Amino acid sequence: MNRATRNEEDYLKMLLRLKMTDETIGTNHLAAKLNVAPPSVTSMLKKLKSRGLVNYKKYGNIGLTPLGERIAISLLRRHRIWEVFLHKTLGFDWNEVHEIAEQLEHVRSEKLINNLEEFLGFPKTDPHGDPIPTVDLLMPNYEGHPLTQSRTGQHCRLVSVTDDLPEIISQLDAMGIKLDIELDILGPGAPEGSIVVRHNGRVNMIREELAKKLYVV
Amino acid sequence: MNRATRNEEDYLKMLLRLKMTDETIGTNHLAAKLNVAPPSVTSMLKKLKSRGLVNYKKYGNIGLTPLGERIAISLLRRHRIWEVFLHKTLGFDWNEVHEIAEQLEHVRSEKLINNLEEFLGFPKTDPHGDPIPTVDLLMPNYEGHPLTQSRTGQHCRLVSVTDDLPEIISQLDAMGIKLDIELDILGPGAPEGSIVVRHNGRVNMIREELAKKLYVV
DNA sequence: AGTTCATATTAGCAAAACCTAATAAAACCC
DNA sequence: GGGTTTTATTAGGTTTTGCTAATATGAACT
Repeated sequence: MNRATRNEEDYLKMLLRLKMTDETIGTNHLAAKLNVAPPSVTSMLKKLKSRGLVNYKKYGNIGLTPLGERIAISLLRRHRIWEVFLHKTLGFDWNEVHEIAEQLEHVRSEKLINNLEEFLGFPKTDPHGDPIPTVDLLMPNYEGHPLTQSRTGQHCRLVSVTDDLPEIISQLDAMGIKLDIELDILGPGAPEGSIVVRHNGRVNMIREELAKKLYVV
Repeated sequence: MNRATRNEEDYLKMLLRLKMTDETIGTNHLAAKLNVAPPSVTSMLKKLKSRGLVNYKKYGNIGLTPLGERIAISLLRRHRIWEVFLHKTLGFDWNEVHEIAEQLEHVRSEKLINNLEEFLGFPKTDPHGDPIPTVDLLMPNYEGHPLTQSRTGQHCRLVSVTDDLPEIISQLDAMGIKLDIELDILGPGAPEGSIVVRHNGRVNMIREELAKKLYVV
């Protein structure tokens, strides 16, 4: 029972991400997300199945086995701890941390990540407010609820952004939206599903796709 | 002119290491050091030559081009800065740092390594006393000279160990030898080339191979 | 100089990931 | 419910890096 390959790890992590955000998990979608052609996904899924890391049947549903999920959560843990390090200790901006953490998360050493976590003072969330899985690999719940579930007139505070891709984060930066800001929900907006919010006097329209990723309390 | 692959990088770094320690640079030797079969080395050398990173001719000498050397020095820089981080910041022992740094050194981000260097206070040497190449990739000289060049009766201080493989470091630990200890050179020892030294009242015999790697002043 | 020995290279093959083009299955739709 | 479209899979290659077994080269020794 060898350790998973770097690439295998990437597939597992993506499966977990899609599962958590309730996105469709299809071969093509997975391929697009991983910047890979669909047949590559099919063959990797076969391999992962033979290793007992995913549940999969031809033309059927795709899901992580408990073991596969453990590996994926472990990656998420490493990813987020490194992000905290990059942001807090080395002064990287919250939209720069993702790409580097993608590389750092594959470094194999339990002791490394645990010592780093301790050095950072056991942070609870990464720079985007996403919770850090504990050393026993329990997946913590997100605080709050997505912006899409808020009602007009409510006043809330942004606690996390469930995605750390630079293009997503840049959109938020462009609107002046950061963690912990206070928002007034003015109501639904023009393209179906959008939400109009006000913060610090500025009014912005947030597309549904993005709003789903903003968790508020 | 693409960036070098992780594997290409490993070959380049090993070539630099062998060159610096004046070890023979032959296909077989290189293969042994890299835990790889000799034919793999031959084909990699061809590839590196075609990329302009090594000078190489069939059955001939092997050497780095200036470009290849720059890449190798850059790796050495990253490796040693990470070693300082692991040792000083995360509390790893000096014989644990090498393996993890081998992985961390391949992470691609100029800013990462420069910010890390700054965070560490621009250290001059790694935990084994080896000098850290500067940001403009000049290879600094070692302080002092190898123990093999000391004469009987001299009193000196260990300033660096030009190798960080755990098996080498463990040998030193077993003899109670650390950086900055003071040594009395008692004279040549039993197997031709060995050197007998005393430190803190303990007397140890150091094989020639190891003595070449200990730099003293 | 010729033979032997160590060292290096070619030949041919394998495993991981990936690709494009062609096919099969499932989903949708009127 | 049969035809069309979307989605997924097979077929057949490619690249990178490695391997073993067989061969060629250079060095070393009498």
